[in-house]
Amino acid sequence: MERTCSNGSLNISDVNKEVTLIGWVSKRRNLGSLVFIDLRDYTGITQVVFDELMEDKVKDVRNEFVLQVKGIVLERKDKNPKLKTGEIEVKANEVIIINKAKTTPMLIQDETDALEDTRLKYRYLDLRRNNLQNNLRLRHQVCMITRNHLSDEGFIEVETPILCKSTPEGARDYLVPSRLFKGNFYALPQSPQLYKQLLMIGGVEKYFQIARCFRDEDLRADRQPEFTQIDIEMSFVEEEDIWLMVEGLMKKIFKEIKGIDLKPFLRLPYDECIKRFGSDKPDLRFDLELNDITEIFNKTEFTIFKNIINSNGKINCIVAKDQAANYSRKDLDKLQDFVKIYNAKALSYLKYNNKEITGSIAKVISQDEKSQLIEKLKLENNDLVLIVAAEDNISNISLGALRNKLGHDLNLIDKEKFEFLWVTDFPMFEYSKEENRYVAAHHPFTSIKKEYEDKLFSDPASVYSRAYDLVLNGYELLSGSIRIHDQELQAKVFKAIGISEQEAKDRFGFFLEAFNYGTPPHGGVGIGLERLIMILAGTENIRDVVAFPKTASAADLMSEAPNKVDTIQLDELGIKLK
RNA sequence: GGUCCGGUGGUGUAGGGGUUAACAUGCCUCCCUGUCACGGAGGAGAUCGCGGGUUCAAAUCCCGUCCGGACCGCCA
Repeated sequence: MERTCSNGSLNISDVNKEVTLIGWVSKRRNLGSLVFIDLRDYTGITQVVFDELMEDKVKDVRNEFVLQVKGIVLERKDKNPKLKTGEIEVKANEVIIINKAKTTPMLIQDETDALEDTRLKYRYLDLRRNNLQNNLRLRHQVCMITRNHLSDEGFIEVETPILCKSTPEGARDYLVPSRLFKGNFYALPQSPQLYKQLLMIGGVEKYFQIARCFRDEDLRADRQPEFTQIDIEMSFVEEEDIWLMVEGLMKKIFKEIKGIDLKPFLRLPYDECIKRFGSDKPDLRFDLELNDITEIFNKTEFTIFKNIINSNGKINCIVAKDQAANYSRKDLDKLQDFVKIYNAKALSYLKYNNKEITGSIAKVISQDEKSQLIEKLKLENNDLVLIVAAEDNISNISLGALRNKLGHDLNLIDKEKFEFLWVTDFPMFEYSKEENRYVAAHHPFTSIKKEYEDKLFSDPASVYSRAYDLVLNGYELLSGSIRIHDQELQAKVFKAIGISEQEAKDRFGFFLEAFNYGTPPHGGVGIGLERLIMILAGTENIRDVVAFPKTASAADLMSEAPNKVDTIQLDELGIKLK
């Protein structure tokens, strides 16, 4: 179709040119025998004027009609500084109504009035809005930069299967029934983990893939049932090689998208993250670190604290500087309700004013304990101390969550900042109360730190792995590890998590067999593409960066998937519903 | 699996035992030659998610259910 320029491109230098525009009617302003139409495409908006000779031709035109307009670019008398093309307008002398549109169920403008369920049902209309358009284009840009950068670095993109073998260790699989093997199922990949390791055994050495992954687990604001990973794997590498490779990629992306030169990323071991921030994905855009004050209460008379210390619990606190007067009893009750979500039984607080400590536990702790607190926490006038005493790591985790809340509530977060952090030295195993056994904290193909090899069976909880996460602004941006490349160690790890030789063979036999033929040491990462785009786009909602997202219950409101299927279809698959 | 919030004209909200169900915006008709969130006049449009119950009376209270959202568990 004829179209000489886009709707966002014209400016004062185009005056007197004859142009042909195509676009959607964003807004129509009818002044009688003079009509203005804002014509929109993804590049922007151009105002088109229809005078008394033309007005009649657009009298039936409504919002979201598709028009083709031929006209002359004129300089405006009254310019509109809010519009990129606000210095000019196009005076129409020909118009074709290419298509009509019903009244849309939502306003198509930057700040739509519609709630998310309406937006999802009419996603194709929602996508016409600027911010979603921009997010899609941002996502495309990041993918292009990634592909070009990794290709330049010698990586090749390899597609791996979507129909896979189900290996239920970790997240629930989405299952696909097989027609030819009745009663058998494929699984959609939770990640291309096994295949990318097999590519290393296959001699690919440097692999990447912008890979769709599927997990049948409950959703969150930053989790969708299907999502995309920038999946990378390299042979003959150690942690340092992978970290530098990732930093190179991130530097490129942030330079090209944001014009920012990133500094080398910070690194912190997992244990230190939990201790200082109460989280394995701390947001480093603000301080507000946790303080371990367990020792101060070692000889306390306060029974609750004493009992917690006796059962190996911890007492931690956060100091909110100069905030004591801003938090009423009611506010503090709300904070207590908040930490209870994370299994803390209570939130104690102290306020420091005129060299005196008051607050919920002020009467039950000793003068000496108060003095020690003032000294250790370097308390100043009007400081608020928030304390959680609890067993296991509940004190750290609940205060970590509170730290994020306060960072947000007290406006401590600089939205322009991008704080990267490598979290290293993860525990290899964690104990699953449900399954009554140790499970791999990362995945069972993660290598362990050499010095802990003899503790695999005697003290699994103390074994650290060669896994690492990259955290950005409090989001887990990627996860990765150096993998096991030695079949003996692999066998030991399976044994440590209670997977028998037979079971391992049934589930991963093909994979373990491959390890017998000269496996290169290898490792890699999976970068959460959506989370990266969310952060770059400045949104906290993953649906904003996915073209056709699902709801929190994994439904597609537009297509109404999932849906019931025909008995004929089920019969073919040999499936009978209960 | 659990906790919390929400569901009222097309859209977004108000109303929380008796209302003519209110407001904004959108929509329709008419008027208008410099608007750009155009303006002006008029109009249509809602059995208040669904099913029970309490009551003389339910959008409003109770129970259940469905849907949307946030979070905990879960997410190797």
